Amino acid sequence: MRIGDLAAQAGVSVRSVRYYEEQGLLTSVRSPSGQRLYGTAEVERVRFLQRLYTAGLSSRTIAELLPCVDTPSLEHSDAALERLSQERDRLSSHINDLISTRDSLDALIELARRARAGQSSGSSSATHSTC
Amino acid sequence: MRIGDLAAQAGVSVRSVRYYEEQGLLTSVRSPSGQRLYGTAEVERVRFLQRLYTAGLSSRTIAELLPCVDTPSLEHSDAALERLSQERDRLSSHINDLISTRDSLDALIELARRARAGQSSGSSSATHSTC
DNA sequence: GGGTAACCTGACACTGACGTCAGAGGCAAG
DNA sequence: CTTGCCTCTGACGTCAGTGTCAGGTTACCC
Repeated sequence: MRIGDLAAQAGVSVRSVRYYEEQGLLTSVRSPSGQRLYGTAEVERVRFLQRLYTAGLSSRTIAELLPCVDTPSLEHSDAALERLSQERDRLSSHINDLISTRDSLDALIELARRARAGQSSGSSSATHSTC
Repeated sequence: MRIGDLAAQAGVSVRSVRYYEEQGLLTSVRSPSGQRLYGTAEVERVRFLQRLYTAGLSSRTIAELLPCVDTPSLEHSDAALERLSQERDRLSSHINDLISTRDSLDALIELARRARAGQSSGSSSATHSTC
């Protein structure tokens, strides 16, 4: 499987795949002519990388975690576990932040709904709003 | 209250406060000499802005929402509500993404724990790990 | 063999929320 | 009046993940 196929199946750009490899997050076998070749497992790998990115992890952090994920041996496991847990907790508290922000938005929406319901001076169709 | 106090109380940098004003997210009264002056209410405002930023909203998006938040009048409310709800939903689905990513991390952690428990060849203290 | 689509490396551009520095002015205290 | 800290504007730097372009090679189909 070549880079274009991998990118398409994982739903990312070719550029991104090269970048992941550049950052040491993804490995490829090279064809005699130098083209990158991947197995089907790499599709999941790339999807997983994407999820870590959207979770706010940086390339460097991911790079630190991945060797431990790939080979969960005794060599790695102790510090790896700590690192993983640490990132998990960071993510968890971030999730809580977002939830409370969502609550704020909900409150605002509710407020706006009431403002519209209560003080209805004109008709119910508010036109040409710039918001 | 001058900009330094506001920044300190809201827990952001002076630079950020100026940036928020530049983006139209915050207004200030100017002293005769041109210095920015704020009321105590602005502290909460800045904190709220921070929350929206960490929720992944851009300055532009926030700028579009704020006028509606500030004056929840009939003029704004219709499109404002839609915009707010839209961002709320985006945030909500993002939260779900993060939660599922957290689940993945949990699974990895569990996996690593089992790997350590099962195949314990050496002693239980894994030293000098580079992870 | 020729055309076209995909691939390679390398490098620069961009976006967004700031950091940071320069040069100038404001303001309370000694 | 001076010292020291805060503030002003304006501009450039940063970081990270990608887009994009240039110039060249490779793979596949007719």
